[in-house]
Amino acid sequence: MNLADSDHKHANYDPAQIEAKWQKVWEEQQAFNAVDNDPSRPKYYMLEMLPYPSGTMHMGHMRNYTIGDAVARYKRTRGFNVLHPMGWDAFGLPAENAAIKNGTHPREWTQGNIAEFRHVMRRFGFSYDWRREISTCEPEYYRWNQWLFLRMFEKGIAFRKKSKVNWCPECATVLANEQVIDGYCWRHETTLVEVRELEQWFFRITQYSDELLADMKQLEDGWPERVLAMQRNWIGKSQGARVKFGVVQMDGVAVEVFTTRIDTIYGASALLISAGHPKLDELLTGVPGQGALNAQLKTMRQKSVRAADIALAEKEGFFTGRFAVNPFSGGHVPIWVANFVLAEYGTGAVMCVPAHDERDYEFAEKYHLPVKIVVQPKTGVPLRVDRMSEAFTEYGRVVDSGPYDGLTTEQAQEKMTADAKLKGFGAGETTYRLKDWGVSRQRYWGTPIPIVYCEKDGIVAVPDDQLPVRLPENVTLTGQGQSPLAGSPEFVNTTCPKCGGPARRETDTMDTFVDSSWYFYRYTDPHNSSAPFDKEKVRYWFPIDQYVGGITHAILHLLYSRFFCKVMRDIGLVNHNEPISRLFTQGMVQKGGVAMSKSRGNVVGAIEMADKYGCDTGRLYTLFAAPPEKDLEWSEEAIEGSARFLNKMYRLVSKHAERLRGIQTDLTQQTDLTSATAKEKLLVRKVHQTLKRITNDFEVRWHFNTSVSLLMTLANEIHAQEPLDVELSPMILKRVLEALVLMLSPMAPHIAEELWQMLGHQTSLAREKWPQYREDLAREEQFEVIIQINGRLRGKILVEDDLSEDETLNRALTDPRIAVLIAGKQVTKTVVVSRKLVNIVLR
RNA sequence: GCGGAAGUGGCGGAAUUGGCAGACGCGCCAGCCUUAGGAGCUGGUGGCCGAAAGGCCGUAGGGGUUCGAGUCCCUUCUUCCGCACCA
Repeated sequence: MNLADSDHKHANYDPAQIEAKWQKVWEEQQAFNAVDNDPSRPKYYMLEMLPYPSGTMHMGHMRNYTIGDAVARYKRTRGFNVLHPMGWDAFGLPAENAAIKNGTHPREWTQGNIAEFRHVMRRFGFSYDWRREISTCEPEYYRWNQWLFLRMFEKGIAFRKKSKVNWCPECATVLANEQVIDGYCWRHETTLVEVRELEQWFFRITQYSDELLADMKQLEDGWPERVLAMQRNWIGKSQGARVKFGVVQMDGVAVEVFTTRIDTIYGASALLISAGHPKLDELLTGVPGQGALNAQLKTMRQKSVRAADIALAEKEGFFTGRFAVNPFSGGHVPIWVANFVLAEYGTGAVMCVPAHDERDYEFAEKYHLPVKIVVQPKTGVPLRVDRMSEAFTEYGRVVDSGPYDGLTTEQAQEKMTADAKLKGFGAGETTYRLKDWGVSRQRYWGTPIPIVYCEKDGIVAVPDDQLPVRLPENVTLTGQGQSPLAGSPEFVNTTCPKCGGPARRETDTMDTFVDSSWYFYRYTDPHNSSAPFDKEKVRYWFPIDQYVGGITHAILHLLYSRFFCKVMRDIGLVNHNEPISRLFTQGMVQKGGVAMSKSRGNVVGAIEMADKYGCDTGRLYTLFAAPPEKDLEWSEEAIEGSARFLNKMYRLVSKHAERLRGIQTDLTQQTDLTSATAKEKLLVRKVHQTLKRITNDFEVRWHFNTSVSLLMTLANEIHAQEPLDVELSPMILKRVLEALVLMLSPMAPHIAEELWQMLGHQTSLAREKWPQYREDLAREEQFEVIIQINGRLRGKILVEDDLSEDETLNRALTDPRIAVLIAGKQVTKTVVVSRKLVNIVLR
């Protein structure tokens, strides 16, 4: 054993011991409790997306919480009353699947997973207010799902209708859209999902389409552009018009088309309808060759429904034998069935204008339909049919369009839409891609829909005082047949709240996205048993100041949450329009270039990592390895660097802590450095320069990778000034080390607490203030000015802070090295940037 | 096709306002210490030329603006993500 050096008397950095110690202290002190309605401090609501507890937690999960925790801790040091809660998205199909496979009850399975997740989060020391923990599968929570459902039912937002759903014949149940992968079942990769018609519950999100779109303006500063773009795309607003085309020799029959380019209607050379159009059979009746046409139709309908296939499929169609009447020109155009016309969008029929639509152009080329130009570009060479090689889809000036000739596209659209309405064959219309949200699920592990069906009274809401409608515990789960709840007579059979007669309960449960659409409100008042939350508490804490989560939820969860907020506002529960001010989407953690996942077998377990290196090292590495928005490649080699740094921190502080322990310091007090040594000035300066930049990283840039590197640099600089007991007063050294520890604390909180205590502090760092930045202490006394000749680096000089530009130039020109280089040449220009650079331009 | 993001050493990445490209870390090389090292310390590490001093080249490619460009403008290419025959 040779440990006779000076470090021997200090124990080595032992993360396991330190981390357990401080987690216990924080818990005893309830250090991270958020205070409702604290008038003395500004509030800050820091939220990370709640996890679905399943399987083991790996480092891919932890990144989200590490980022959120660093910011939450930082904000506390800045004097904010921080609400930083955590909970569990605990309903969902995997629990049911596990139950079918292993015979465990979904509740048991879920609670086991929650216990595991909670354990890992505590092991990482995240600064949550655990008093506010919620779990969406508990009746205390889902009761309010039901309550909200009833309010929406009363307002007509929740409604029932027959609709097409995804049905997997293998599972014998309905699937959510996200469980359909390219037309196949996610559990049975070779089973095509069928479309069936079923009575289902829906939320009328389309009622808010325009508002959801318009309010994105408010989010432009705080949300990533790509998330907004994805939502905009998803809502898919499109302004146009419906126009009725009559059918020749079929009095009273008309086919309606939807178009955004009514101004091109004089260029229509056909009317195209989808193979699924409801009027198609009627149209085909009685035309010559009907049998052959029906056969073609059948073939077309049987073609794959996979979205990817449809997009790539060649355009195909056939003539129906019928003609339509263009209501503007009176001209007759053939009616074709075309495979690229979508039945579900618009009216399921379009006009074919080859000259001004790419798809129509392609179709017309293949089937030799006429091309007629009716819009000319406003400037440049006029179009000619015989020189056209592609459609002209831009706006321009209308030609060959009867009374509308000469109008601009915009004018023609307005006038033609108005005329169509006047003459009764059309009207302006706005369509959306967004559809109403189907929330019924034929599953067990979800919130029961609080509705009763009575022979006499029909659809009856369960009264509020009978909530929650509890999930029965004894249910057989087979994964087959209809909703599992239907197999539970004691659940199904009930009495009608209105007439008292026999009635049946709704046996579908709610989509689990309902649970997560408003959970963040519940955190403000998690134990309220008379309302989903207290309005005043929500008024105090909302909106969420910062939300952090994965990009995978860019549309569904975040759009539904925005929708719920607006519904809740209209119900009178909240008084804001948008629930989330700022959104941050962190990148994924990868191993071997792909996202960590159990199925890939490339996970780094969070507990294993913490046991090996300590959670502080894991947190630090997670922040250091990449800026938070980028994907992060987990490297077992690179993490050693973060471990080494924390070891270095521990050695650096523990080496000097003993003699500094009794020294009094105050980081905010005035400092007079006029008589300080060069070493002291240098260290204080470095601290304040670092402080400025790290503060900016937290406040503005959100690039914690550079924060970590700045701390490493500062630690290196302090170490480089060894011996630290020479020409350095203990008080200044202590303050330097304290600042270093404080700046480390949001990122590696356990070791920071330990070092803080080592330096003689009795109280936890969790309540400590961020150091006060001082410009005067950060200021350099001398500056290195670079000298360029023709923009190329040729020398450097040291100058004092207050040196004038003229004098700086003079020094540069007389620098011996520079003087040689410019001797005999003509200086045509000089550029001086004070304290930075001199550029001498020679001819 | 539309929309979004990005392209910098062997690797992760830095350069915040147009001003020393490659901070910090990994890896690698050399040395010290050590019975030993998955410990620690010191130094080096973009490419080319050179003994060195130093020089030249270099931020996906090309062009431009500027005293000066990774950064601004134009253009081409590549990669990733989302949407996708939405009329």
